[in-house]
Amino acid sequence: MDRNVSDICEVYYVDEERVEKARKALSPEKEILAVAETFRNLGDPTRVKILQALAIQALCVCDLAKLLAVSDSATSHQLRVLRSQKLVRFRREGKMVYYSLDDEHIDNLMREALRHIREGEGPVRAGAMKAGEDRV
Amino acid sequence: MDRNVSDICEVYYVDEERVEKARKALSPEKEILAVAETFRNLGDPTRVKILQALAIQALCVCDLAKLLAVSDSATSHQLRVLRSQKLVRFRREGKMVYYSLDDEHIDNLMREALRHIREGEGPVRAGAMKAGEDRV
DNA sequence: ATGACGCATGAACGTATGTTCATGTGTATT
DNA sequence: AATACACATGAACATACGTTCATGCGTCAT
Repeated sequence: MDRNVSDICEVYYVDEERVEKARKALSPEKEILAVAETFRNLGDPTRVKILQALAIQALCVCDLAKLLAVSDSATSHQLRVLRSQKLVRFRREGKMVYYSLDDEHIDNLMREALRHIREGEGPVRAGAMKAGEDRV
Repeated sequence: MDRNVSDICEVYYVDEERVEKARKALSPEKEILAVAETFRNLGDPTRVKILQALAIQALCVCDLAKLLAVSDSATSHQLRVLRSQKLVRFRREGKMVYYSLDDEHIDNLMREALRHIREGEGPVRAGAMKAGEDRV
């Protein structure tokens, strides 16, 4: 059967032009992966607390363990994760190891995330979504 | 010198004062959890791509599926996650559903994360940047 | 109405993730 | 040197997560 495919392709439901435009806006795959991994590492309540605390002042592992009410080992593991993504740095002082935030972007990310979650807490913005949408 | 070492306990290696100061700096538990969940939802390469694409223009599910080279179902699931955290909103147009970013904080978070990961990557030479990488 | 299409949802599967327990490393004190 | 302490690491376990498959829901055209 000979159907004229050109007609179909022109109006193809997937808007190729739009897709291409969006594709060009994407960061290279390597960066996408790095960004996702960074966010994933931030995506744990314990680590969020660690970073909020370190935003104020440097702390050692045992301080953090006490603050978080978890074991030293668990704390150390979490710090290892944060270290691997260069989210925290550390300096040695005798037996103690003091951790602090690695750069100012970390704190910025935390603050921006707080702003985001605080937006939805009030009454739902009018027209944000169609009626009958599932709540959080 | 038989000075008893028991007075070490008073000073305890865990600096209580420092810990208390840090504890006061923490957001309430509810917010910590919300922030962590938001970051966790951002911590997936597919969802990062979706948000970068939506930062440019609204797209429907099938557009995104094509762009991401995954099934419509998988795309829909990811959008459901993003919706649950109010990271994206959507509007219905006939059969199609167009998604877009919910607020400007999302884009800010993406850009800030990009800045972060680009810091540690050795010397940022001209060769490291390619066309279409002007997102920051 | 009936079929086609875009999208949403539920269940199930494989894998990755966070925690714990036990042990190892390095440093300071005795 | 030997001990104690702060921290790091490895293995192992339970759970959570993302993907896929199959199905259901709404809307549009015939």
